[in-house]
Amino acid sequence: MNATNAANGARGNPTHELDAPPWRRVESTLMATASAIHAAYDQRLAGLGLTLSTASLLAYLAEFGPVTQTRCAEHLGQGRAVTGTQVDKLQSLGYVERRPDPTDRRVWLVSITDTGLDLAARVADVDEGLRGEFREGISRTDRQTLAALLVRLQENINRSQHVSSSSTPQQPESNHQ
Amino acid sequence: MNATNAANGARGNPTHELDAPPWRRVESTLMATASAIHAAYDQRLAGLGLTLSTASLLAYLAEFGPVTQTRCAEHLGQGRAVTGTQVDKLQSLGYVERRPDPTDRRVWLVSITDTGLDLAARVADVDEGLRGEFREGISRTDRQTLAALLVRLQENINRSQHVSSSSTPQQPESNHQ
DNA sequence: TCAGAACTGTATGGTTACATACAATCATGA
DNA sequence: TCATGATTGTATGTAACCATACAGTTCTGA
Repeated sequence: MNATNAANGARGNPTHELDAPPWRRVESTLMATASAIHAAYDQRLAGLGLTLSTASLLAYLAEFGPVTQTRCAEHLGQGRAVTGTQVDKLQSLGYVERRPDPTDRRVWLVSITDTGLDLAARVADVDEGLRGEFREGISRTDRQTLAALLVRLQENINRSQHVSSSSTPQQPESNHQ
Repeated sequence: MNATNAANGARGNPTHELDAPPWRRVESTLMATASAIHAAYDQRLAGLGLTLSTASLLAYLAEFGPVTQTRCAEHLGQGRAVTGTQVDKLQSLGYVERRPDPTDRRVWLVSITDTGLDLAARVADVDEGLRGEFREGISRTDRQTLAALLVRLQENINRSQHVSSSSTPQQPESNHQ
C-alpha cells in the first residue's frame, strides 16, 4: 500500500497492461494524468488565491477583451451558472468588473481590471513554470506526437458519444430521487 | 437524454485546441480528453443504473474478492467517505453486501452478490465496447506510444507536485533513466 | 499490562459543477 | 406591430468529491 493507484499505474511497466483490471488501462492512465495536472495547477495557483478554473477565466479575460459570460462559459467548456459564480468571486476580489452592454441589456460585459492584469501576468508565470517542469525530458517531437494521438482519440470519443445508446437492455430506470 | 445534453458536454466538451492561448495546449487537450472519456462511460453506464465510479467499484469487487472499504478507496484513488457512500448505493440495489470481518471488528468486508456479478459482466461488456470504439484507427503501437508518453508525463507531474514548500524549485535530480 | 498511537468507517460541512427553471430581454416573421 | 421563439444571466436543487473530526477498535512499546 504505497501511494495511490494512479502512482501504481504510472510506475508500472507500460508494456504489459494486461495484469491490470479493465479499469487500469490507457484510458485510466489518461484520466489519472489529467487529475494530476489539475491538482498540480490548483496547488501552485493556491498561492495566488486562485484555482485552475478561476485562473483560466482570468487569463481568458486578460487576452480577449470584455466579453459576455456566455462566451466565457463556451470557451472554458462549462455551464453559464458556474461561470457566473466564478465571475462573482473574481469581481469580489477586484480582479474583474461587470459593465452593462449598451446594445444588449441582457448581458454583462466582463472586463479585467488593472490589478487583475497584474495577477494574470503572475498566473502566466505559474503556467509557464509548471509546463516547463512537465516537459522535462519530453522532446518537442514527443509532445507533438502526444497531442496528435490525443486529438485522434478525442475524435473517436466524440463519435461514440453521439451514438444514441439504442442497446439499453431491460433494467427499469428505478430513479427514486 | 437528448442531443443537447451530449453536445453541451456533461463534463465539458471543448472542441478547438490548436489556435490557443496558454490554456489550450497539450495539458488542456489531455484534460478535455479525460473529461470526454468520463462522460462517455457515464453515458453508456447510465443504462445499467451506474456511473463510472460505481461501476469501477463493482468491477473491482467482482475481480478481487471481499475487501475492506479502505482497500477499495485506495484502489479507486478516492477517499474512504465517498467509497462508503458508493457501497451504500450498491448495497441498497442488492449488488454487494457488507459482512463483518471475524478478525477485525472495525472493518466491513464488502462482497459482491450473484446479481452483482451479472451486472459486472454487463459492465465489462460496456467497457470492452467503448474501448474498442476509442481505439478505432489507432494501432497497438500508437497506443503503446501514448501510454509511454503519459507515464513519462505523469512522473514529471508527480515530481513537481512534491516541490510545494520551496519557492525556488531547484531542478530535481532525475532518479534514473 | 496498559496507555498512547494508528487504523476503519461514518458524519459533517464545504467546494465545484451540472441540469432545470425562470424573468428579462432580444430577434424573427407574419 | 406584435406574438412567438431564442438567448442571457441567475436561482435552485442535485450530485460527486474532499477534508476534517469523531467513536470504536486494534496495534505497539515500555
